[in-house]
Amino acid sequence: MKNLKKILKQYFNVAVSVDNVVFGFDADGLKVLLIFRGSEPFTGSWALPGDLISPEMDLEYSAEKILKQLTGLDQVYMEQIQTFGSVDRHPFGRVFTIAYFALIKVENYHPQAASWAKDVAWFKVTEIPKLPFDHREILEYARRLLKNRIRTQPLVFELLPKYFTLTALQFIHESILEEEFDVRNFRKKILSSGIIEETGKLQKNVTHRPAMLYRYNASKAKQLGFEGGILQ
Amino acid sequence: MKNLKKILKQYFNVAVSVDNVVFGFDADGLKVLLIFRGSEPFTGSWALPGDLISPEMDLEYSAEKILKQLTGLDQVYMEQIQTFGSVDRHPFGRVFTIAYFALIKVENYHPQAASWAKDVAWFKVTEIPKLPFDHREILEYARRLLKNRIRTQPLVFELLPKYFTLTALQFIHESILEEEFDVRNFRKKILSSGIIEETGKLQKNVTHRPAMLYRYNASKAKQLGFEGGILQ
DNA sequence: CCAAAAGTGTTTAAATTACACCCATGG
DNA sequence: CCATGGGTGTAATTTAAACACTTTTGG
Repeated sequence: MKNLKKILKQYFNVAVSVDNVVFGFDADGLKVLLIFRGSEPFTGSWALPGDLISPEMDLEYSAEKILKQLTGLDQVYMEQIQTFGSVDRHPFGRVFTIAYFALIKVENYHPQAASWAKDVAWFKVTEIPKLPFDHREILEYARRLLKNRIRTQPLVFELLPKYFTLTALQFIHESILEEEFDVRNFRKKILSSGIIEETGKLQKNVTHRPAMLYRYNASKAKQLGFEGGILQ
Repeated sequence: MKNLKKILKQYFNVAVSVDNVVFGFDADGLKVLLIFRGSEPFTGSWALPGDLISPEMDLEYSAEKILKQLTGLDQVYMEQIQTFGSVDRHPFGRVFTIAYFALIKVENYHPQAASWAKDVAWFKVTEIPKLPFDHREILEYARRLLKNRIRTQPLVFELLPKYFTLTALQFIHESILEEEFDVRNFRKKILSSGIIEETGKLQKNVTHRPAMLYRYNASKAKQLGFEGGILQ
């Protein structure tokens, strides 16, 4: 048994981190949240909000806690996406990183840099600065995943405010899928799916005809088996 | 810098393992490959073929190597699926495990127990023995994933022999999706998709009308954008 | 000639696509 | 009254679903 422990020691000397790809959405389109690193390595560069996991903490909990510590974001939709494990991806040693994606309603949350994050900002997915580690690869992986999922899961409602217009719903689909849809057909499809409902409320303070506001009906979506999706 | 290293030390004392969910398919339906453990912990139980990763090895490479070492299987279709990281999932310490699924053509490969695996066998997915660690959870996750993917990616051809009948192709879909299809409609859909082609060959030594053998046309599938799937 | 599985077409219903104009509001 | 985006319907095409009998082989 002593012998066994000795053998095992050679394995118990790596670290594991979490990196979060936080997506948000506003009038400009799809955004990703980055932090400005105030800690080694790569101090002074923008990066995905991520950190090493303390060995005594559960994985899911770590992912949430790390995000909260660096950006203040709490209670957001998160999902594990993939683990990246190249030998040389971290200069301090062998670090496997488990990537998560998170979707947030930009209007409801106001990220604030904390801990060793010196700044935090939204970047358009088309205007991402140079990123350290393999964060670029992780980000692109997350984008592809989001694109694939969006057709078959009602994820967009995590990105939109509680009340939203059909135009916004269409725009978010078009932004993520990089594809345009016919207005009438899009509306027909969404409305006939039954997963969103009218609220009777109207947009205010707009310089044009105000749009009707809709709301996601989660219970109906579930009842209809909507992990199966919106489009397609 | 000394100080930094000291702080980091507390993180670099966990281990990472790989667990492989190897699916195969034969006349009985969908199978999973398990090994009989001849090593601590859980010596003497059937488990997913998996092992700790050596810190100096890349992740993808480790996954392949571990599978080969325990079962002899080489050059199989593998894909990372999810990482499991509960604090207490391994009795020897904090071990994150990265689950992979693999799909193999049962007829072409003959797994053989090696290293500390004392035996290896196929189990029907409906008749799985008690598994150690969180292997049951991992296996169920993999099954769900396979079920979701099979509709939108041409994965079944990794499970079928090179030449196969349309009946076999339909049966594998039905087994994985736990749903039945109309023979005529199924054939129409598959054939009109263009991703499989006739070979002119016929089944031999069967006690009924021999079926035409077909072959997957990978290049055509790719050209048609078939990461997008077979059914639906 | 029997058993066992292979193979094949048509009709109906549902879903998807293409397409152009009027409406309501603020400035 | 103008600019801006909101909102609406129909016809044509494509795709999916339902459904039953004949064929070929080995034993």
